[in-house]
Amino acid sequence: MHRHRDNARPTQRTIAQKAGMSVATVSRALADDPLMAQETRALVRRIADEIGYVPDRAAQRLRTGRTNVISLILPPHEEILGFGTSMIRGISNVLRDTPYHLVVMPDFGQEAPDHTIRRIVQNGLADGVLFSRTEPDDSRIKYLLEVDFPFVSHGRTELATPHPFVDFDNKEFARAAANSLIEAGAVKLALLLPPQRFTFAHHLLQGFMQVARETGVQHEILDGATLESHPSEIEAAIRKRFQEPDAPDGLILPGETSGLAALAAMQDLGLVPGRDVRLVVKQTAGFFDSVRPRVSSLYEDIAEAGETMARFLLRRIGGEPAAALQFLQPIAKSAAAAEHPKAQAMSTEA
Amino acid sequence: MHRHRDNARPTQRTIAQKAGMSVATVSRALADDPLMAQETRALVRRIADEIGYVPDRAAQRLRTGRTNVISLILPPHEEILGFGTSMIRGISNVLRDTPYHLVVMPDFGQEAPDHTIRRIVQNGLADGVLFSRTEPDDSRIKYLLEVDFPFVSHGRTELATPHPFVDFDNKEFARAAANSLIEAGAVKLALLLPPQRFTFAHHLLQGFMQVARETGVQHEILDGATLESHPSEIEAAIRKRFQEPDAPDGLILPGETSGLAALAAMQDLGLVPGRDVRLVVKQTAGFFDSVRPRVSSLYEDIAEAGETMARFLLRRIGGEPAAALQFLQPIAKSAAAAEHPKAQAMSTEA
DNA sequence: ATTGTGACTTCAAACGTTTCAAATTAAACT
DNA sequence: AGTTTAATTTGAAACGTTTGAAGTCACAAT
Repeated sequence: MHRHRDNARPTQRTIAQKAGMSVATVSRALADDPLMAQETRALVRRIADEIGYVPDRAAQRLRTGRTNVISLILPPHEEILGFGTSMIRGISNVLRDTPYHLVVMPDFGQEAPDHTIRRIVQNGLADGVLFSRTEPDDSRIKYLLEVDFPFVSHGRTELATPHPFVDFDNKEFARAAANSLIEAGAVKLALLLPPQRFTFAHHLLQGFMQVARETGVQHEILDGATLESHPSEIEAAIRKRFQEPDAPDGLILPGETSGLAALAAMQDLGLVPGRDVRLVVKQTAGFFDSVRPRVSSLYEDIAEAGETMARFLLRRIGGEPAAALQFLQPIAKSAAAAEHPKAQAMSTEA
Repeated sequence: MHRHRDNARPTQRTIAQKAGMSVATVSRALADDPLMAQETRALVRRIADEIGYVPDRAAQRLRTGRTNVISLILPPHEEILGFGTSMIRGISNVLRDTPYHLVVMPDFGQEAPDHTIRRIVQNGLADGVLFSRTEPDDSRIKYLLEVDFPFVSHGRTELATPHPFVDFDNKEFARAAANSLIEAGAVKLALLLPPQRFTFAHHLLQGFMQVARETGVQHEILDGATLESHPSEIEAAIRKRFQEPDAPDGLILPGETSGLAALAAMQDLGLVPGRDVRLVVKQTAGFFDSVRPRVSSLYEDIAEAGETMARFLLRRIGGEPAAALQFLQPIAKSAAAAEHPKAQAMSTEA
């Protein structure tokens, strides 16, 4: 019913006929094979452009085995704050003028954790894969290394074999956050952590503990909720802790949702941020700039991370060794999306 | 270098050899052709499962012309609040147990507005397409109708030919918001609108004006910023208006970012929400529940919209008439993501 | 004994590319 | 004049499916 072979898409045969040459010639010419005469190449290209030829992906894929697809695996619930969308924007920005398409595959965490990735590899659904939220002994990465399938992870592991990754410097974030709290006068720091199993929980903890050791400041890990808990749980956990004696007066929230939740908890307890307690939050979506009371924040640029990941993956597919494709992303200067016109307006008034 | 033909993926030929029959038989059996003997079908299926056969998408696509791809076009800057991610989640949820894959193509607004869609249609990159932010005389939709290519839009048009769509009932949202402000005691309402060119701007306006007419309440459209302006601009516009005489005391914000911006503006002017001025915001990401001071809000469930869009598109591809595939989504009961475990936690404590 | 019938199964071509190996042509050596 | 060499082009097969048309076979009807 919806077949669209009305005005027949032009193929290499169309070109071949028009130019009076063989299909093989056309194919080679389009590939800019240096063995072909310059004139032939030029002629073919001209005709191709003229009649709007564009290669059939299915045929190329069948013949070459390359899919020209990059797969992005999204965890089921990273909807909040547009982690996914920012990353997609970054990736697309790079893939834009390549033959690659971005296929998004959410990982409904039903089956084994590496189920989605195995499917991609075994069914040949992509030439490379991107994913996030690594664990120190990540089973997905072990598998991908084993079968030698190109990938770039967002986050590091503790595996012996080096592999491509892009990771935000969460240790440095925690250090910077802790130090700024101390500078602002806090004497007892608290940190909200992601679930233990993720590598970046350890990095945050390392940075936090390092500052504690260096300065001797009192410190603790927030109990009863993680970075991924529902805001209401985070609120509850914070409320509970701040009603107890000896409550912290400096709080590090490595995410915007948790930042809002913390602020709400404070407000509900009658504590005044900036006086009774100080907060530092990590911004990714960047909307915290219009949250009141003002809270100091540090930025992680997800879109940029996506760009780097995509670039790395293309190079990996091209055969570059893994060890050269690793990037520890520093804390960003300001709100993400610096490339976006709207963000311009912002910097002018800052 | 990265070709993975090590242990050769099983094909229909593998099955054919194992079972001592022809490839054609295998193909037909796998398709459950009723002309094939039951036993044959069963045998083939069994072997296929046994050796883990999975059809080659490229070959199928080349042969049949069907891509088994659904394309989602994302506007360049809907990163904020995860509109994109929610929609992707909804769509994937439906596509999950179909042969379809979701390919995301951001629309870098560089070329003609329907450039991306034309490319998809002309290069045969998908079997159907999804997109958002329709205009009353949407050129993309006119084109798609003309070439009879399956699609579902998020948003309506004013075109004569009926077409599949899913749209949030923004008129009803505006009515409900306005009424709730009046009930809360507001006597002068203001509304922040999206850019005029989008259909849903008109719907919001209609609902707003209708209540104004019905109740005779004073009202105005917020000037100097749109729903899509940068938060800092929205803030500035609101600050400006509320410093002037005759300022509104009821404000409708059809988005979370603008809600935060409005709140910031109020705070900065020393106005107390709930006393000096009342707000209603439209929630999509759902994080406004932890914003203080509390603000009343109404929910739009983007993930659900995505699900419906995907379902509609599949049915459209299957040949159903467009007129049957239209859905006006009502205001949601509560925060989105009702299907998500985390949201459960919330409802138990609400 | 032929013909027909039904119930299956298979042949063979096609989809649009890429690429190996071979062919063609012209120029350049012996 | 014949042979080598280089430069360019091409034939033909292959990738894994699907599908119209044709084939096979057993059995029943004439």
